[in-house]
Amino acid sequence: MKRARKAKRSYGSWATGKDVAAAAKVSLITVSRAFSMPERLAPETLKRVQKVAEDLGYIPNAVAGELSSRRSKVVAVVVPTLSNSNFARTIEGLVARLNKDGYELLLSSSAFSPDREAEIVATLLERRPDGIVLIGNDHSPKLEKMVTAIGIPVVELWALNGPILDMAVGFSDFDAMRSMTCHVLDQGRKYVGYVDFHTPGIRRYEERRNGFIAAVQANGCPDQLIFSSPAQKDYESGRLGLAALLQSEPRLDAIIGCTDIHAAGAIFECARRGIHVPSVMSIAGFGDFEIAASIEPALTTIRSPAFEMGCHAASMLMAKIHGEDVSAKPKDVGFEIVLRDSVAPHASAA
Amino acid sequence: MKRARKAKRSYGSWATGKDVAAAAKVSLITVSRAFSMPERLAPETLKRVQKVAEDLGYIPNAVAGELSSRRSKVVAVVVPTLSNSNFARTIEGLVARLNKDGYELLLSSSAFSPDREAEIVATLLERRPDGIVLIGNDHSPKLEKMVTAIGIPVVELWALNGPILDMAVGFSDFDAMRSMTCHVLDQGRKYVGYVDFHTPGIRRYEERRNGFIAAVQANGCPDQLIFSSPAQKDYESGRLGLAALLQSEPRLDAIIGCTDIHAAGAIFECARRGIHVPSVMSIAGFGDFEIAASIEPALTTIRSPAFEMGCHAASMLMAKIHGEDVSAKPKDVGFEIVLRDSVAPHASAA
DNA sequence: TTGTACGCGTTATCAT
DNA sequence: ATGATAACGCGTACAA
Repeated sequence: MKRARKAKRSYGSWATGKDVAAAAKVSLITVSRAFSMPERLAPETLKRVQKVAEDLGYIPNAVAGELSSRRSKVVAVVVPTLSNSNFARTIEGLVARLNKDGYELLLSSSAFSPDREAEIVATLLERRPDGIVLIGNDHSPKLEKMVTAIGIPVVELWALNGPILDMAVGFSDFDAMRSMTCHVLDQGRKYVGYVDFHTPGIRRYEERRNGFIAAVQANGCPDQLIFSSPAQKDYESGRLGLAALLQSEPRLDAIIGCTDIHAAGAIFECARRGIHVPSVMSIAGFGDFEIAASIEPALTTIRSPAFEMGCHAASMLMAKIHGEDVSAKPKDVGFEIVLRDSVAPHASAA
Repeated sequence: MKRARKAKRSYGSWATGKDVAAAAKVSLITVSRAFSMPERLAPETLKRVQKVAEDLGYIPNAVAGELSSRRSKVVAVVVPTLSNSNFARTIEGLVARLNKDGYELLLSSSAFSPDREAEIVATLLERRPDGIVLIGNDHSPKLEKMVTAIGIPVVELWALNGPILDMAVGFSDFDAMRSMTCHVLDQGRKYVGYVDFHTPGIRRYEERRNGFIAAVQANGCPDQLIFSSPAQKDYESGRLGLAALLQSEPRLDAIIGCTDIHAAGAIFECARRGIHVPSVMSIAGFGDFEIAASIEPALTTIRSPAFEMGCHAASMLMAKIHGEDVSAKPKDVGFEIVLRDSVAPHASAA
């Protein structure tokens, strides 16, 4: 006995494939094929179905399709934050590449909390994404257990060293920051300060800091000039960092920010105090954000291919999803130092 | 006759509710209830089911749930961009409020193209979201036809004037920019330039510009000092804008940016040229981005409750989705002028 | 408090 | 080139 449902609930008014099939006088499966493999229909039939679908405002129900096909064509992405970062660029790269294969993005941000990240992933997994993209490799054990148990493809971005869950794309934060620090030291700077990220325990920021420390130590320079702000505000951290470091070391002659935003904050504080950049105080950043090229003086910084990282991640996911063998070795996309105007020799040495 | 499927396709290895039911020796529906209405199960049963689910790594399949219940608990959001904007804050507000009701976000960006926006919405609709959030009210007819035909709840943000599809939350860009311009004029500025957005035809930027024009005209000041950059780079537009406006009007004594980023670019260019801000050149922004408080000099700007707009939007959606009557009148969240250091009287008048 | 039967809208499989 | 039928995994309605 068939029991009729009371009524449709708030689901808007959607035409179904069945409606289209009836109106076009074809079977349901033909409607399905008109959208998924149009080339396999007779041109006549295809045209008729398309017209009817158009007239009825038919929009295929991907939810039903997913359930049936067990492929969601969705990739879940969790980033620490979207503001003041290059993750937005990376996501654009992901989207660009993913859209080519008809995939979409389910996006969330974790506010740098591994626990929150795990929660989010758990929730996103309910939507049965075909793959997952994470930033970095600082994850909670719960998350690692989940994704490995399920065996879903995972790409970790901005992560090269440390344990990899599945696939990874990144570059060496350590090498990059060491190179930058060496460049600053090469300009004759001796008392180099470092403005660190506000959230401890994130591997890529620790690597940057260690790269800085390695470089100053190798050059016999002080390695204690590190400022770490508790604030969430990165520009403000840069300002506070300059102030604090200058107080603890009046001979301070350079500042390196763990991001361009921190460096920009330091430049602002120098402007306020009338400290000339770069001759008196040299300042370097990390990331080559848009502000780096425009700020006065233009910021010497590290550029990494953020957009390309997203593309690579997408390609690796696509490959793995389609059953290809993907190298387990993390992909190193490298970095480059962008020389601009904020780092220079001392005025007297110029 | 039952035909067995060949094998499960690439879907990872997921436990189903059936698996849990069997292992816990209850019926399938009991497993379902353990997750959706745990309070209606006997504590004993609940605990047993939960333990089994945990052991099996069971993650409910929301896709199946959506299909069955016809409620996706997903809200689709399309923004013009995520970089250099306050939309990120608005989205955080949305997420915060939405998560309270167990809703999630499906996010895409349109790069300020109404056609692209319509395409994106069409694709997102395939996932049967319960509601839609859009930025502004510059939409393609195709989009408008789609959403009204379906009758899905829609909220337009950062939009108060102009035609509303369904619901709206915003403030008056015209009033805000007129107020800001008046404030600048009140400081004795006569030759006020305006750096406009690079993408024409967006109502809220047109309103801002019109607010500027209305104010300068009412004060008998020149209304032609408007620079519009073709570039996508907002900082750079600010720099170029200052240069161009200064060339066409050497007496230029103030610049207003259509966003804080444009204003910051103008400040950078002043720094490069040795033009003092604010005494020689006063500069005002719009948006109260994080940089506004940190840049030197700190930027006088317009603050609008970006985060709260997201919350409001979410609340309105929730209400409408749950069948409540929602006022058709757009919600005005207002704005305020944030007085900082980048706008001041002329040095001689000080 | 728990269970049974059915259907959500689509695609996979097999058949013509 | 097109069709018939059976899943996909869950929630709803109703029953016990």
